[in-house]
Amino acid sequence: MEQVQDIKVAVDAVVFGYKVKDGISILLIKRKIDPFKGSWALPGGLVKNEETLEKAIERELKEETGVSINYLEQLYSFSEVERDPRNRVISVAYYGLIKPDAFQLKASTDAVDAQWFNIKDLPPLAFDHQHIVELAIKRLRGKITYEPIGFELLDKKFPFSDLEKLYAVVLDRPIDRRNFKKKVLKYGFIKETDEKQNLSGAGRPGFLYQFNEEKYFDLKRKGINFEV
Amino acid sequence: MEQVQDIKVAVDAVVFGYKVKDGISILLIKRKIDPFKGSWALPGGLVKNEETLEKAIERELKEETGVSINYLEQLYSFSEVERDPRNRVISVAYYGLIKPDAFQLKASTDAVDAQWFNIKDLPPLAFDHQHIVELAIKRLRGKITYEPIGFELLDKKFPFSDLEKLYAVVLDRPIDRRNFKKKVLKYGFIKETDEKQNLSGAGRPGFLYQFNEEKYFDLKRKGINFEV
DNA sequence: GCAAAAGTGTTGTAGGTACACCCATGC
DNA sequence: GCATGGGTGTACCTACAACACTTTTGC
Repeated sequence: MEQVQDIKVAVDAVVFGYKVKDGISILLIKRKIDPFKGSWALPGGLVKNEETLEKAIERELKEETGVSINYLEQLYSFSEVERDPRNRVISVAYYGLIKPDAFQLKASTDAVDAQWFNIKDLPPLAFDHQHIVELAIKRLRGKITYEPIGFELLDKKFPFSDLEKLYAVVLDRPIDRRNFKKKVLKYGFIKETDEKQNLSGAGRPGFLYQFNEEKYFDLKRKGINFEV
Repeated sequence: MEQVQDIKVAVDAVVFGYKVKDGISILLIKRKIDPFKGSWALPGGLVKNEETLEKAIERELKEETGVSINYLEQLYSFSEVERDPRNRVISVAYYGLIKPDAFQLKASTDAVDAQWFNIKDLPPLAFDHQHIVELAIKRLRGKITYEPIGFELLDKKFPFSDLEKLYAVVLDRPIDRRNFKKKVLKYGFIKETDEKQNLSGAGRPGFLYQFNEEKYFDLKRKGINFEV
């Protein structure tokens, strides 16, 4: 006789944000109920009967943080029996990229506290969320070598150094400015505009660039070999 | 008021087998109950309350086909609301590689019919399994470019051409024997033995090779760039 | 001797890596 | 004039791609 299955399905989101000055951060919420009440955790929650995982993660993210994101990529499904101390819960994790200041976090106004944390300075996380975050970072680092990134993270027009700094901070190592530029321009997924950066502090102002969206998404599909 | 969640969790396995003569096949079972009674489908089933997804997929595979496999890799989680016509079922798909003749399929003796099908000649599949299989093949093709494969698919000792044919059939295009050999030997994950192939038909017998397991798994972890 | 499969080397080319000095601007 | 960040070119070298003839064996 088969026992009735009693497993719940949840989704969790690792949302990466990028600011040129601060580097990569992740969006976390402060739990207001047990278990792990008061701990920081990834936004997420139970999937409803009539929605896909993708719909669920977008809904939860919106509800808990105010962030709308139209493309989250599936990361992995986590199923350790004891990962939630109360019920059996399997969680499907997603990850995505946004510009942190494109959204006003609900943090300030709502009951749930939501906040960006630099990935080099994360608080202790609830459940196995630490593990999920580590995997997401690893995946992001991998992704960068076979797909262009940046479109979702940079301003519409940006100085070349912003892109360069993005790669450096994701890969967590310095990159050679000249070789990087050569390679990026050869792929042609960004193009120079005739505008100049308006200065913020010292230094020679550079030209602004923008993504060639068509080529960018084309290369995302086809894949590139990008070891900078 | 929250509705109670009523979603079931299943696992499905895409098991790839390789024979030098036949190429790549997938292990399928014939369903003996509705829905899709009589159709071919991926082996799999519902996860039990006290097991992880990994345990579940290994158990189901064993039960339904007689195949034991100690390493299956998670592929993707599928959650379309209507993917199972009766209940809401989310399925986590796994994939793995084995030598088809390492196991006697239960097909012949048991009620469930299990059989290998060449990936170029698959029958219509139940549920969204066609879709799952396509994704698995795509993943396998991708995997081959950043990891060595073959250890799980070839005999302990094998002529060099077996490995070459494996790559050719997975990539579905001819590869240059000389360049391929150069590259493989440079990575050093296989080594020549002093034994010679004992002949099966015509042709000059070649030396046998075997995997250098240490280097092989090391390269699997570290990643390689293998565009042959 | 002929069919089948294995073994092997060279050359050209493209791309990657390493590397340092000058320029425009704000203060 | 100095600090800050932007812009740019070359030389070496490695790695990949293309390519064909000879050898060993069975029949």
